[in-house]
Amino acid sequence: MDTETAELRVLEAAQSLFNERGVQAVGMDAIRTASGVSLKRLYQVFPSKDALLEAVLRRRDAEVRAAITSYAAAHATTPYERVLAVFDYLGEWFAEPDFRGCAFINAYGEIGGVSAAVADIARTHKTAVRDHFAALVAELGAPAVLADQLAILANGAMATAGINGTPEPAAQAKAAARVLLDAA
Amino acid sequence: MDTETAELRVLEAAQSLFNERGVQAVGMDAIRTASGVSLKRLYQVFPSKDALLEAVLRRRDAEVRAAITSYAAAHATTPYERVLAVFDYLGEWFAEPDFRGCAFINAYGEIGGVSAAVADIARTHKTAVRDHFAALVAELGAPAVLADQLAILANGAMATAGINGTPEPAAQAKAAARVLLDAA
DNA sequence: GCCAGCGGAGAACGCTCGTTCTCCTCTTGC
DNA sequence: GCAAGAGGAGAACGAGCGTTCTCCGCTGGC
Repeated sequence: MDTETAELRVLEAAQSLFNERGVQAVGMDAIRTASGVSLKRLYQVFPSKDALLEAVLRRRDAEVRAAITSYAAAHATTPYERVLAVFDYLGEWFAEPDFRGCAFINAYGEIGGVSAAVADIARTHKTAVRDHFAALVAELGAPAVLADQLAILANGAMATAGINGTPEPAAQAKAAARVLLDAA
Repeated sequence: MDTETAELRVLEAAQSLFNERGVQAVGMDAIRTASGVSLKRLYQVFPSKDALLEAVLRRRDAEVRAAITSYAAAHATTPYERVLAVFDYLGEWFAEPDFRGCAFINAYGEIGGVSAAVADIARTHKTAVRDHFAALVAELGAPAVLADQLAILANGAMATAGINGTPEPAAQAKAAARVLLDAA
């Protein structure tokens, strides 16, 4: 196995385990077992568990940004539709069987108080999502605060869907977003 | 020190430390030091750290429910105003210097995947907040889904304010709530 | 065929944590 | 004044974790 696939397998295994059980409840041994990558290799690629967590979060950040953009490109044309498409994307995500909330909200809650790096990555990600909305809101000529409100709806849908274990908040938030869009 | 005040001091110390650093990063020794209650007493009152965490969350649940109700009673009279008062309460909370997000969202992210009890308490709390909105929405004769949407706004404001470290999401969510109320 | 070096399995190490135990002090009832 | 018991301080214990090390087998160049 070359270094590249080892890194990928570790990132995927860690992401899955962190999502399922949280960060601190997952030992490096569990990541080694799930990834099939030896501890030696693992520490060659990621010098510490903290570094691995940061890499997982940065990768997830890029993944979510790309997914939002490409989902909108595939399902919507106007800025109005592209805003709503974000909530459709959330709905598909929430329905996945292993969905357990947003990785950044969860990581911030668990580690953000103790690791400035994790808090920064979470803030950066949430700012990026807000900015995605902001670009669409600007295209619509609506006031900028609408972008913040759409981001709040999205974050609220993630938190609510995670805790309640149902995908419905996506549709409810989408309906609310439509009301806000129509009022602006 | 009698048992009652020992219990109270432990609960307050644990709540503060859990909020600041997360649950798993706080040792029982830190709680003992912060509370001034000996480990022996501590384990007499709470048989395990898990039990202590559950007690902290249940107490916080009651505290938040009472605060929402009494804040609304003090600052609002109509159901419409009482809905918006929840977001004013959030704004005051977010501005507190040690605010670091919602205890239930954070605890769910950290422990919810591994402890059904914690996940249950978080779900119960969020359901209670939704039901608070639902009662007001029913008084207004608005469709029930509005209560879910208001709860999503509140949860989103908490998550966003925690991660970004600013209280503004409360006002932004309040403005969004007003739009939803007026549209219903 | 042989050896140098790379990689894997997993033991080892040092630390922290949850929980319990020990020992000492102080109070209290007589 | 004294025995008895409760309570506090902190050591002790066992488990688990992040990280490193050891040892062994395999591979590839000559």
